[in-house]
Amino acid sequence: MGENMEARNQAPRPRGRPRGVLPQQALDAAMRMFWAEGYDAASIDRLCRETGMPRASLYQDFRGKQGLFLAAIAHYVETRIGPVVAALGPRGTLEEDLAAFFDAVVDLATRDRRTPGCLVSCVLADVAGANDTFRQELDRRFSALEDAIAQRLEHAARPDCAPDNRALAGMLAAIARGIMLRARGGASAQSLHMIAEMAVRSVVALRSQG
Amino acid sequence: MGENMEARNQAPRPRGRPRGVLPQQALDAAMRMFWAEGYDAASIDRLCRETGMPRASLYQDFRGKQGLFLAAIAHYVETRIGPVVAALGPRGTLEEDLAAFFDAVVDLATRDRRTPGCLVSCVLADVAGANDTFRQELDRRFSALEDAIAQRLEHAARPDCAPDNRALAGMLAAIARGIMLRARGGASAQSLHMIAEMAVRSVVALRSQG
DNA sequence: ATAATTACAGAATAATCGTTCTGTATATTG
DNA sequence: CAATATACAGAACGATTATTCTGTAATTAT
Repeated sequence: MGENMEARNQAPRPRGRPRGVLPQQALDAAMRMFWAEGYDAASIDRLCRETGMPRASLYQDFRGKQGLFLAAIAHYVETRIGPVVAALGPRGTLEEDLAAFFDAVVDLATRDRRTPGCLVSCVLADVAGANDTFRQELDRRFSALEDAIAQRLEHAARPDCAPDNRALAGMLAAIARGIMLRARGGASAQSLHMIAEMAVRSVVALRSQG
Repeated sequence: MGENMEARNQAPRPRGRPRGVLPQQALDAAMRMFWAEGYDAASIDRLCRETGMPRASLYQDFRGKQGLFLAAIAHYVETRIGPVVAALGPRGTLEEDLAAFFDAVVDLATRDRRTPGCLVSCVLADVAGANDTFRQELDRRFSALEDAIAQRLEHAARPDCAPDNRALAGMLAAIARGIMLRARGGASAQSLHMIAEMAVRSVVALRSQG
């Protein structure tokens, strides 16, 4: 009948009472809260209030605080780290792409004064000390960034004098994280840009001699 | 009288019941606990048990958890960061001293498997998000390291081609912190040494061209 | 209509948090 | 000895924690 036609291209409405807040919407607010305050300081009560998500639904969707945190980190990596990694290109020269990458890092760390630094480097790193699940998550996220940088370096490989790309990627990732940390203490975007610029110059210098 | 003579060179024994544990002894255990678990996860109850310090004395000496944490950080900087900064010398060439510095960083971050990373970079950085006292403390500690590195660079200044020492010091400090963070995820000392070596090579390369 | 199903608001729970308080133990002073 | 002073063990406190449970609201299916 007619009902079939209008439902053709839409997901069929689910059975029971419709949700007030979709998990995806709540995730961004939860992410910002963990980011600003840390894992322990962000209580379930306030997370529910801030996200507009009822406690029951939160436990239904994320199984608890730990699950919500991990989901918030995944959301953070997708929406915030993704663009930073994307800046690596390859689009322009290696120098240009690295400059764009570090600009994105500085911007992410200082854009919003309520969320200085990086959710992974400043918050996940803390709880990774006591919780092995979190430690493994931290390791995976760190490795992923290093892989992306190493891949970009490989793409610009110079057959004559190639510094160890793996180690160089590790160093550049370390600088990015150091910048995130420094922002947590309230450093200005300007001072961080100077560090970023020096990092790019380092790569150029390393590659120009061997 | 006779009592005067025997008390001449000793601190006169204080009036009441003598202490079981000196604050200084407790501090090292408290530091390790914060370092391993983070600020919130280390509860007063367990801090008392682990340090052997009674709750009353802890509040007498440190005024509460926040005071104990700040004291633990000061103790950490003195006993753990101090030697790392001392490795900067100047003792040998800049290259040698920087290599020694980064070796000390890697060693500190990986020496004890129970306390990976850095108390300042991994723990203080987290709580700095929600607490302004902690944020200022983080900023001060970060600045202090940058000052020390900048001073060492200044000492090796080359009049012909000197890269901006302030920015270079910021970059080297960022690498050191990035190494600490990476250790928190469980990275091996070996992989961190490769990053450290690349950092030293960067400085050499930067200075050899301008 | 009724049944079935999902979401929600909020109470209930049990544990733990940081902090303060109470009484007792251990010391010096007179 | 008694008086005084400090440290300590542990109870007490109120607040907050993460999680579970209970009853009700809102929707689709029949």
